[in-house]
Amino acid sequence: MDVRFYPAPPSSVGSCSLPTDPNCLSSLDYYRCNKSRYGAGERGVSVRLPPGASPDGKRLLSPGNYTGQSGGNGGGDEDYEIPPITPPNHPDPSLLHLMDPESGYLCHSLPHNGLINPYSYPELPAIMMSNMLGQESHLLSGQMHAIQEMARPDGLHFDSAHQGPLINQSPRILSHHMGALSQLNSQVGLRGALTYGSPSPPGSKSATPSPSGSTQEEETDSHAKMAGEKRPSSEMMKKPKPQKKKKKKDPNEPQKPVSAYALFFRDTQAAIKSQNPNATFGDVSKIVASMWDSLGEEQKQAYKRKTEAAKKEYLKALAAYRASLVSKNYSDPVEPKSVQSSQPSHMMAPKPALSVHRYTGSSPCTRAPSSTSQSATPHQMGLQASLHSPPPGQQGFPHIQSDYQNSSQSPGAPNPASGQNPDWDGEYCSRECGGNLCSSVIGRDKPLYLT
DNA sequence: TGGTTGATTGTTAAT
DNA sequence: ATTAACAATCAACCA
Repeated sequence: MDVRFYPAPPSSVGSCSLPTDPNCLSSLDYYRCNKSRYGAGERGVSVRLPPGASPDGKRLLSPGNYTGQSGGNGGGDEDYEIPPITPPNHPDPSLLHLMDPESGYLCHSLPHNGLINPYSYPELPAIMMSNMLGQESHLLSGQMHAIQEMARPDGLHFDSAHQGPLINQSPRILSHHMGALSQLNSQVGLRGALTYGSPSPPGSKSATPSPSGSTQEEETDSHAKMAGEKRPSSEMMKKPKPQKKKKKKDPNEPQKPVSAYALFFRDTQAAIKSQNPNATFGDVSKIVASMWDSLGEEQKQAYKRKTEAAKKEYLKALAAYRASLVSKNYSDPVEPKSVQSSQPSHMMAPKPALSVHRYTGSSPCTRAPSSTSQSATPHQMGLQASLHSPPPGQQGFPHIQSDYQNSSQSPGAPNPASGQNPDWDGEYCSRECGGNLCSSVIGRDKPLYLT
């Protein structure tokens, strides 16, 4: 297997597409946040582009398309302050250190439309294929660079002292990853060679919706949709929708805790996607699955403990929710609905987003708006930690570890990873409060990690 | 079966 | 008629 890194074109420096850029995290996280808010049934927060954007803009939720406005829809205090996205030519100085001068890889930048500039990659198909290989090794960040070094004996960019615990602890895992990733890489790479060679790869099809649609695009499109047309055209619509679901859940009902795997997926996919923007959901899913498969039992248990804790929280919230329903029906049997959707609610159960709050705590919804522009995301922390000098013990799946640690963990609950990582609490804490509250407690702040 | 994500498309309500 | 907002769907995988 030929795994190589291809330096990013110099011109791309600065338009960081990774979530390591605090200024870049806004759009997707914002969208995700609002998606979750849909679930919470809260109104007043628009996911759409701000006024003035093209009507098609609502389809363009890819990173970088948001301008930082929250929509101005009169949501008032529901609005978020979205930090402006760093313009391509003005890299966030705080992130320049993240650039690998040799590979240019870390801030392997894509244009904000998410497409690889074909002029920067004259031999695009081959590079994309190889890049995918490199990226997919790289995307496993800290714990995987050893794999890269195995694959690339020259081992250019990484300090071998920074091997993750999974690798340190379990060479089996390493070989397992190698095997799994080789397989995945070949799959992804093959598909990439077949389809990503198009100027409008499927992975970015949404980034440049072509109104007219060239024949090449149509061809690609047909390839992409062969596996399954998302929505059959009206004349092809033979059978009515299954109507299988949507029982119209009460938005105030606490969200069920997600499974350990889902938690892991949530934590991991962003990093994978950022390193491999063209990866489809299927690719990411496979990668996550292989990572999950290779995850140490200890880490899995940590996730499971997390879900257990979340489950407890869920049960509590559910009890409160049901109690609130009872009391609501008792006190106001006429309009239970209006009460649900707009509760000032000293009576109501805590909102799901607060009481259960997505369990990882990585959701930007839980962050104070003022901290979003300054504090790194969990993934940022993880990637930065893994790609730079991780503090001792900050190894393995740092972004993952840091993420699942950050959750609805009850104050007295055992810290799943604290035993192996003394910095855990600090990072968890600093992320949760933006470092303002906790630096005094832990004695240092995350900038230590960033530099 | 439902959960993970993001893109896309369909539907509905409002203007 | 147009547009905004929301819902549904799809992918691979796991519990």
